[in-house]
Amino acid sequence: MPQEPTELVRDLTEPQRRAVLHVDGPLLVLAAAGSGKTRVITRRVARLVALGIPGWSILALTFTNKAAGEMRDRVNALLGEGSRASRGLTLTTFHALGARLLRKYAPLGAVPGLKGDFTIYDASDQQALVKKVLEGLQMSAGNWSPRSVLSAISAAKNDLLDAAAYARSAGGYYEQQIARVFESYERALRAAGAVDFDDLLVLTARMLRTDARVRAEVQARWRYLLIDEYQDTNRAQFEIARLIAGEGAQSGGPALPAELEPAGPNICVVGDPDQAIYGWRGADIENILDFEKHYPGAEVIALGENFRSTAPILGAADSLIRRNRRRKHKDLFTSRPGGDPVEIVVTQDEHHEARVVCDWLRSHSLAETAGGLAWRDMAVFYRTNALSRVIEEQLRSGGIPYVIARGTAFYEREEVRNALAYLRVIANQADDISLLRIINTPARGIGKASLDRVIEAATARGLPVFSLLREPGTVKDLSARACSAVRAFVALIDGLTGHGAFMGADVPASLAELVERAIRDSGLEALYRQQAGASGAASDEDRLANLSELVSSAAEFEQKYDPASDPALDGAGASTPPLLAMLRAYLESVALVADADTVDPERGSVTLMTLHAAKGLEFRAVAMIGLEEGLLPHARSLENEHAMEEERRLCFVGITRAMRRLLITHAKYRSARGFAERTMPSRFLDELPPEHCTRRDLARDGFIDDGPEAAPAPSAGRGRDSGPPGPFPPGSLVRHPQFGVGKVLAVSRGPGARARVEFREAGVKTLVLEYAGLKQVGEARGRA
DNA sequence: GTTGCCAAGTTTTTT
DNA sequence: ACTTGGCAAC
Repeated sequence: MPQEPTELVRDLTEPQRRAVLHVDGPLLVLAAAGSGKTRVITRRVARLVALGIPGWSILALTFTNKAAGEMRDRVNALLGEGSRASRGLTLTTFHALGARLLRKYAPLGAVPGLKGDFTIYDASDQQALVKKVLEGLQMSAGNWSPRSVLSAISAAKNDLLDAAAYARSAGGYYEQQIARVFESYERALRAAGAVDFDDLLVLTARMLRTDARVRAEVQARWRYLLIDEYQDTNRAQFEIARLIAGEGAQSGGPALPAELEPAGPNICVVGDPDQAIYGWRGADIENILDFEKHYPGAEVIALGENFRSTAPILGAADSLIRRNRRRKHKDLFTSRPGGDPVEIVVTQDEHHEARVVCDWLRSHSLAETAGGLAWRDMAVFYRTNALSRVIEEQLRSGGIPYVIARGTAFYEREEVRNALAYLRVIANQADDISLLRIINTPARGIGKASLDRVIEAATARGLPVFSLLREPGTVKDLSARACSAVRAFVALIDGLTGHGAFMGADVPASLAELVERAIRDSGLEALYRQQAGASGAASDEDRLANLSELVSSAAEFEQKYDPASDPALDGAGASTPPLLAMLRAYLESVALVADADTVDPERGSVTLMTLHAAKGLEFRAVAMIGLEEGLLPHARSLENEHAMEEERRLCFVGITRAMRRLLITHAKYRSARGFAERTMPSRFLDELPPEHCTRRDLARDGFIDDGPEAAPAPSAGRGRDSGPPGPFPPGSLVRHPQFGVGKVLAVSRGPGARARVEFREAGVKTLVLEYAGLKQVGEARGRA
């Protein structure tokens, strides 16, 4: 039997309890950081189920797959082992929900021009497609950077404008040109049987709006809707939520007694305006601020008490976020006294910063101190992914286990992308972008010239490239050699699919086998094996290892895959061969991984991630690096007050992830694009309360602050464990007896230390400090 | 057709 | 620094 509802609220605060006990009608939970939000939503879902509401009528939308999985685990734990009641709960992300609804309803014609077997294009696929489109329109990729074109298209989509609507609203020449690309891009996507990430939301919203039958079906099924991180929803997501929530249990009949009057849609949203950090991708904070306007009669519950962080950490967070002007003030409070101050440390450069962070992590580890922390309790946050590298190197050399939360990193590797491209062609032969990626990888005699002829023929006839490959004889001027190479390629694909039947003695029977065969039969394996053998380079060994890891991931997916819950196999899709359906589901799951999905607390490692990926997580000890003007706040936000406030919220999110200890660092010099530059401390550092922070300056380049004549400052003591630093910090000017004046690019440390110096006349040289006879000249201004 | 080298541009954050 | 695209040599 399900647990008594009273069990579910016993240990909660009053507002938490109210939120958990709410059943019907709209509910807004304003959950401050660390206020037990996850607890509240999982309890509420468990309670709905305990009340007898069937699991299949509950839809919960989270920001990442991982959050969805955790929620499922916690709900199951609350309802007791083996509870059947939670079965059928739909716990997923907006994007995965969109994919699922489109797979189910597109085959029924609910989305014009889209079939159910679509491929999901990621950013680099989109880029490749836009380049192709620009070429087709004779617009040079030089003047029209695919990047900016795509961001304009994405912004339009997030605003629910389709190509035609965008074209109508396009004002100037630039926008009109973008509109042309937009239209052509959409056509190319559909022709390739593909959707981009934005489409997963936009097409879903449009389908729900225009197709009354789909809308009715969805509304009839999901009677209870819950949305987490609502402050980060965009227009399309708002629309999807609104359309699924419907009007509530409207009777449509004669007036009912007040107590039976429908309470409105059963939509519960949870979020915190102070943690809105996705404005740049169209998220609209107004969605949460205006919730009561959109859903009249909504109950509003504020969770303010913080159960996560110590008072100094919370004090720092509060003092920072108060600086935002566009904000409804709310008090953050904790009843837990004590706690160590927030440590703010200035380091010499990013390498020094990395050492300080590693030392700090180690000093808190279980091995070092009684009552210390496990590695998995610690995390390092940074504003941009590029900052992770130096930290990684230091952690690796220091023997500290770590994982990087970058969900797509594995799937972005060249060899993995190639293997996936084969699978995508198998799953959808209209997918030109994937086809062009692998048709001559490894080289099989279909070179650029031949390919251009095939593409030309395909374009002329308005057909996918693959269909031309099936009759190479009809392609004008295609050499006999190329023809036979093309036939061999088609035979390769047909061999893997059993000519589309996915059946037969010579055809793979399982997904893992299909992936393995694709890698082997295509020659990818041989390609990397040959390279690995020839050069002996470790990276090519890695590539082979990554390919076999891909096979394992397919095998793992296969274990968990349940055809009964595959929306693509409903109704119109029922005749799809099971292996093909599984392959498509696998490719979809690969396309929709989030960075945070890779966070695995079981692995016993320090977690490295961007501040964005950190949202929703907590760690006992957190180090935040790179608190510098131009980094956090990011350079792209300096001019714009809204963007600046979002940066501040991002910093706030980082601080509030920390439960017990927080280290914030700023490097005095940091190299970007190969040049070390002097930095400025982040303005956010000035906004932290002195009474809750300790500040230490471990940088030691006194001669720069004090002029070229002054001696270097004395040793900084702590944090330098690998010998004396190079005496010339990156960025400084030096004189070499032979090469003259140059700018120091990088310095290595320890015995035999070298410096890379860019000389005005002689170019870049690497010099051993001991012998080079370099003399300090002064601080560089700009480039040498 | 294939391979390897050089030049240029390049970066925020993510589903 | 690091990738990507173009071009020349094989």
